[in-house]
Amino acid sequence: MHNTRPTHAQNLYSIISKGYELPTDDYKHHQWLKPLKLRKGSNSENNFNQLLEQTFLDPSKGGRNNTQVENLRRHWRVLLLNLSFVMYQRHWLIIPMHSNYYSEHYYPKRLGIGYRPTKYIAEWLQEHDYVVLLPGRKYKDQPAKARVFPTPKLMELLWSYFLEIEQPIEAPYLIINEPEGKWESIADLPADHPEKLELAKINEFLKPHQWACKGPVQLKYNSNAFQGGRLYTPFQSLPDRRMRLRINTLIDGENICEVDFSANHLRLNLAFNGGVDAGDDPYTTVGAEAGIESRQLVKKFFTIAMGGDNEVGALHACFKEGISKENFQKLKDASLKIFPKLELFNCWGIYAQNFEGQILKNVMLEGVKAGVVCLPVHDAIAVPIEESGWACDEMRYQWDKQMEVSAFARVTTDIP
DNA sequence: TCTGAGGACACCTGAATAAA
DNA sequence: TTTATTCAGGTGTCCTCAGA
Repeated sequence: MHNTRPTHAQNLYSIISKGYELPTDDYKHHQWLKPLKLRKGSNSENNFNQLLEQTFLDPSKGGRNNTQVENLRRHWRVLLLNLSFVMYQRHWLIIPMHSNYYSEHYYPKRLGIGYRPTKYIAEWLQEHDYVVLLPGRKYKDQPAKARVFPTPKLMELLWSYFLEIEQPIEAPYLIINEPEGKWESIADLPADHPEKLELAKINEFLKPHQWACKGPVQLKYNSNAFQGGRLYTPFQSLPDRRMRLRINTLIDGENICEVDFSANHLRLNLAFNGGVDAGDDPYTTVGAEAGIESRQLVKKFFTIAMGGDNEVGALHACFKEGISKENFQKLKDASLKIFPKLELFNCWGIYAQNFEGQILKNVMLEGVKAGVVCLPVHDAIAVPIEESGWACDEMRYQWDKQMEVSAFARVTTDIP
């Protein structure tokens, strides 16, 4: 288990502990409690149990009897494992402070946690400066439950367990990203539904392998089971832009690389709408035509213009991102001059995500055949570094096959 | 039998928002 | 501007359970 090398764990901890700051407080950075476990046979199990007993359980158990202490111990375990997970993912951990949530929902029951002990622990941790606790509030259109994030004091105690923690790989692997009522349509899919079988195959293959933030790979549908969906796994939540954490993790003890589709949504849009190749670097080409040097700005324009469903909304969104009305017009004109068949302002983002999901799923299925561990990361695949050649070839092949074109796909490789 | 803890539930307050 | 609604957290009550 090279993943447990102290040097590797220390390396990851030093990345996240440098310049400690709280995560952004928005929905993208909120995470529900997960059914996490220390890996079977993990070396850290004893240390973790000792920490749990001495540092947290003993000082907090008060006058509880044996059964109640056991119950509190279970709560401590769930919360500490989840806090260790979110401190690397840089997500707030959601702790609903409402008794009805625990009596009415499936997930707290599955985790075996209740309102009073959970609330007690969250407040105890805050009182002892182990977490920052933000109270829940009903913000405009965006209610937020109470949430916590570890302080450096707690991170110092938990950092070494992160690589030993995993979410058991268990079904359901197909999830619908909509209100709870629609769950049934997925739960009722026949056992031989092709995507159910494919995801089961991928997850079965991944079970014996090791990687950071190990958990199931799920296909999340946007609205229904006939529209396709996106692949999700906890690994992809590891930060990699502001701090280069994800790329410095290992798969089965080996360094990894991430193979990305370049300018993917734009490329998919052109392939789908006109069978047109976007060229090697469409952002730079459009930027040059529009007289705008910043490739980043051009990329932002395309993200917004292909994501929204109307031009006025896109104009406002662009303005917020620092793209003036004048530059918006220039970029729009340049884009349509170079790519007359490009379709903007038509919610392409959702379709693109569905194509991406299908392509990455097919790459993963080929990975199963070839014995290569592939982890989906948005529009990229992470593989052990010695498989980068295989991954580049397979990703290009599956992209072209899905879009029914030849040699349109471009990939780039990111290494530690 | 008493006590502490906690599950379930009802009802409260408070803030934000929508409707009148 | 007022009132109603929604959705957070908070509190009190009733009940059960385990241990002293």
